[in-house]
Amino acid sequence: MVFKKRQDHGFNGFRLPTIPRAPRSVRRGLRKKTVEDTQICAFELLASIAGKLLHESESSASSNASEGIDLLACGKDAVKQEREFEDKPFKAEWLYQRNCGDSSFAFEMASQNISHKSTLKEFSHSESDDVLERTSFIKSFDCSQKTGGDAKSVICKSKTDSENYSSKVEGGSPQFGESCDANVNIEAERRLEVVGLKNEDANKPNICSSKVPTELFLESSAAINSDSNVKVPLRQDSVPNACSPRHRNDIKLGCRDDDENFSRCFKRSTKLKAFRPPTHIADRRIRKLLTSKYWKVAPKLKDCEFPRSEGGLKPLYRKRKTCHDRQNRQKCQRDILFKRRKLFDQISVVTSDGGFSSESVSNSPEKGMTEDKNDSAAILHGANGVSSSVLGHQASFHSKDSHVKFSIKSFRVPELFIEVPETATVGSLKRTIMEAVTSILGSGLDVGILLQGKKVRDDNRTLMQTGISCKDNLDSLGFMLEPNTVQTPPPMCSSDLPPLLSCDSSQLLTRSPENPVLDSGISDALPDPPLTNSSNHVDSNHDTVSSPTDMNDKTTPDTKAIVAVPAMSMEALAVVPLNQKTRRSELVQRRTRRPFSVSEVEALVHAVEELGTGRWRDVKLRAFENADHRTYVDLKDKWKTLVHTAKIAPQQRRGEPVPQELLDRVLAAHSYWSQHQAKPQGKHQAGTPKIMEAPAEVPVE
DNA sequence: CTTAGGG
DNA sequence: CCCTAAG
Repeated sequence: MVFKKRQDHGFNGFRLPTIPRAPRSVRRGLRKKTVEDTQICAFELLASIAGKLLHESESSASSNASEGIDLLACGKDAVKQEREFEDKPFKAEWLYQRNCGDSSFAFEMASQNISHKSTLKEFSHSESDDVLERTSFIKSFDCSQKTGGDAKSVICKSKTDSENYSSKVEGGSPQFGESCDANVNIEAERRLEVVGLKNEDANKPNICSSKVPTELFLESSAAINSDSNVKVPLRQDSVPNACSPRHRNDIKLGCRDDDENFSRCFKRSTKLKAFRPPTHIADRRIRKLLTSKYWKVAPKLKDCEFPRSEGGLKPLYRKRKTCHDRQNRQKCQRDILFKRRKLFDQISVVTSDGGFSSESVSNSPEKGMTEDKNDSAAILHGANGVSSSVLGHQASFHSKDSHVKFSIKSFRVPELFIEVPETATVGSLKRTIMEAVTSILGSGLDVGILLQGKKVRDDNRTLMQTGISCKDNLDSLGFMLEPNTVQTPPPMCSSDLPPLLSCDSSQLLTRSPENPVLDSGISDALPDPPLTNSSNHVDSNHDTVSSPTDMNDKTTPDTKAIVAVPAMSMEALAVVPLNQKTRRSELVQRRTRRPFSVSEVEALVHAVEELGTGRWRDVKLRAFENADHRTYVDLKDKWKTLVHTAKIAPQQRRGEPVPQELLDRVLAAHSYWSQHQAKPQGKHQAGTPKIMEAPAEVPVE
């Protein structure tokens, strides 16, 4: 072997490096800080300016309904809020979010017994934007059969109402785990007509306290249901004098003005970044919360911004358009689905994909166990055709020796987060839920098995080996439905797939995803004209994704005010977890761990030796082309750990030991490439030897 | 989509 | 492994 020494590089065997460049981290780090500071300053500046303007026009603000003034008023509250909570970063976070226009609620505040009455009030004020929105949290869609086939959707809570919400949740956090069966809170369906708001002057006394009696809500719903005029104004309480219905509208309009930077800050669709809280820490927290792995449901703000018509959403579908080959197709599909899920989140219906609460799988000894295929799918088409499906079935597992009998009474469909405008109809709510459910099922489900709380991952072990046997207490056994990552090829049934819920797990596993049914996260924001299809889930796919924007064009100012409130308030959802304690299971199934085998490491090392550490994609293509589950990020990560592993003492290493030889190569390559941050160069120099320290090294091109 | 890094 | 900011 030719051993050509390259003094200039200090490392032998690698191609000539070139164009070194500063580590990205460096490049990145340099400006990060400044940007942040700048933003914060900007915000503070805005705040102070706003404050001043405010004072100047304060007096007239309450009486003058001109847009300008109102606009100020609008901003004022926000500013004030910020100040009031300046010393309470944490709470401020929520305020910020609130200001962002989401429908997050102030339960944080409420739950903490905040004395700032006035603040709360103001808070509510700004909240007017959300008046028309309701967020419902469907803890579980209990499809249990024991309900007699009458599927029950459970809406545990309407979250928009701060106090209401907080109080209930607070007291009953545990109830989240329970099937909130009869607890159907239709608040989500409250139909708050603009008209109702407008009439508020008439019937509305001074209910300007910051508290919203529950009764009021109920009453409202009743009124609505009766289809009579909605006289009782909801939320008026939260509207200070200066905010008569009319004013409110004005305010909204004003705030919606895109040209007005100031108001812009308080627009719902504004990026969170625009609301950098006073402290970095706070900011950090927000992001943390929003991106908490436990709350995947929280949308990536980045993606949320301006959910303009379909446009804004499309990109997600476009993802992975360039799938390399067949092998990647699967992945593509998977990714798309994943994205869809995210999209879903952003739209309004969210499925907490993670571990679906396992269902009370009781192994009933008494229940006869029919031999396998007995699984019968009980498909329930509510009288109206939708609702939900019951998925009940019995399955029997066989072990060599004896049989273990299972009787799965029901599976529980994953948690759902549903958010619909208050103007949505019951029918649309149904559809929305239906879509959520079908999409979950459609995107593939897998069955998970839990034994004593732990997930049984090894599919190859026998029940006995796993510890599932007749004699054992099967109570500790649980089943759950979880997202199936292994997607089947392309979606085809572009038609709509019936809300079919097959119980046959095998079907669930292979069922191909349906079409972009997820498109319709937000059902009609406007009272759907043709209430006809309200119970027909089939056309749900065509429901308009009423984008806030296109609504503006064709609706009256009033409606506008309502519609303008984008249903994008997932941040609110991010809040829920706080109450739910450490809700263990991540909502999004983490990829199963796949330790790299020695051979994989070898391949990786080899590839890196040749390509360097900055071309993970190439590495992937070259060495892991066929390894669907290894993404370039994985490879990069692996390399990272390899380098680390190589540096630490052998005793500290864990997992499958990697041959020292490989580790040596890792270090060698690492040091080499770190010195020559270079990108590869086209043709290698003729005689460039390839390697040396390592004994055998057969370039496998 | 890729990279580079932090978590 | 995940998540993201950057590019």
